Amino acid sequence: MRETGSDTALAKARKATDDGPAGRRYHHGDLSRALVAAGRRILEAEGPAALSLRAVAREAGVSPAAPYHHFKDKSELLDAVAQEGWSELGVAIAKGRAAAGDPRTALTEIGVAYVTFARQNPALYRLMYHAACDRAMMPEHAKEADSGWSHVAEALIEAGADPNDEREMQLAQIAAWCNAHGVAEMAGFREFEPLKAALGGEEAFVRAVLGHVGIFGRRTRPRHD
Amino acid sequence: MRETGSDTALAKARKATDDGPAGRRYHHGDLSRALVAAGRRILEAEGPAALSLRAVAREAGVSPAAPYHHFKDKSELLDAVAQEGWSELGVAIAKGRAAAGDPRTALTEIGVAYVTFARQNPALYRLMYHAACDRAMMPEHAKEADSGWSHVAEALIEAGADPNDEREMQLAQIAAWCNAHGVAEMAGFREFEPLKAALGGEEAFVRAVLGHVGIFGRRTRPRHD
DNA sequence: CGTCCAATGTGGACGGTGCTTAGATAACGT
DNA sequence: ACGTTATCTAAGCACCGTCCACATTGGACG
Repeated sequence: MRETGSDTALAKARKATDDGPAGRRYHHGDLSRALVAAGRRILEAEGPAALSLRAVAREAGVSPAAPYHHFKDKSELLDAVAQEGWSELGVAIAKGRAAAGDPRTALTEIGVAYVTFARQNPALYRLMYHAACDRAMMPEHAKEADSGWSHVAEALIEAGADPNDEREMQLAQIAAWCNAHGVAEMAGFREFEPLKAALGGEEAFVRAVLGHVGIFGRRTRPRHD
Repeated sequence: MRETGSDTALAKARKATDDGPAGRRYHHGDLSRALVAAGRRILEAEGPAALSLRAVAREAGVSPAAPYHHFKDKSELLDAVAQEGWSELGVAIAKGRAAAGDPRTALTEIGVAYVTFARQNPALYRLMYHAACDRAMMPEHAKEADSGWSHVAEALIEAGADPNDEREMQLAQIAAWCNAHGVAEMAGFREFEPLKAALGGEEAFVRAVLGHVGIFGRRTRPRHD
């Protein structure tokens, strides 16, 4: 159940695509994916308030009870949408890090990539964070290798942090993440518009705010007392 | 309407208090306040999911439609609860700042007070922040004198920031706020439990994370290039 | 190839929700 | 004392999340 990547599911999906748009069959073929996609479309287009299970089912062209064969809960569907978001955030962070030639600026670029993603997908980001906070845990995806979290660790080491000092490493990671999250959620406040304009746009603003924090900016190595 | 502090309202409230608990009268006397208080009780006791308008009305011993004579919307009621929270946060920050003898540590203490409040009232803090983000604005209370926001500014100046450099002042304020917010929302993650324990409790953990950020900690003056 | 089964989808129902409208009640000013 | 106005109730609408019994289907297996 919900092995959305299995061969049979793919075969079904292919069949479904072969039908004309009016060719509604009883079985959808790949409802799981379709529901997640529909949820995300609604989230972006109509906001989180409109993101009801029934609306998602409607958008997928299916009865309101159908989703319960693929997700135990509404929240489980939302979790799936959130996971997609975290996965994309990881990609964005990796790109940001790769784009920084100098390892010293890698952390800054990671922070900018993080905030940029959040600002470009505000509703999705909120959902992502909401899901993580509700279970008081980092999102599953953040723990995997090649996730945003591990990119931060690697960038810290490349920038000169001592990989053996586990405590400092963790603190630096957490501090960086906390700060990026804070900026991501507050960068949209209208009160900051004049400052953004004065600095030459939102990205410059984000860089300036992040740069005010020791971990980002050019003074990268954590201070040991 | 909704001049909850007026003399007449107080008089009504007094009368209402005179009745025995069973003395339900047609007019409540001070419904606005009672609704906000009920909302907060429900929020703390049963979580945000249980915070429905009808539940609030029930808790206040009134019909489901009654709140609409005092608040245009459910969200307006929630805003009132949130404002109460912001006001208390301001007090907590003022206390934290006052508790710091040395002006150099004032900013740290403000940050700790902020995060402590958020961690002690997690549901309320979420609601507060949600309300602010929804309108993409700082909460009303944050703009008043003696608010948390102005305390940060004053503490920055006392710690040596140049009050004439408006841009740097703003950036430092924003950076401090973003970071405190980030820590406030992520300090509860279970993944950090071992680190918290190793550092000797949550407050020590919060201080350590905040201390990893240039603005907090001992190196308080913003660097000018 | 036929048959059965498990997976998947439907329709309908239940209680709960935000919100509106019409009408009852009480407090206040004149 | 009386009418005005603020406040509260009752009833109802549309929508929501969720569950149930039942219909339909595709695939496994004989």
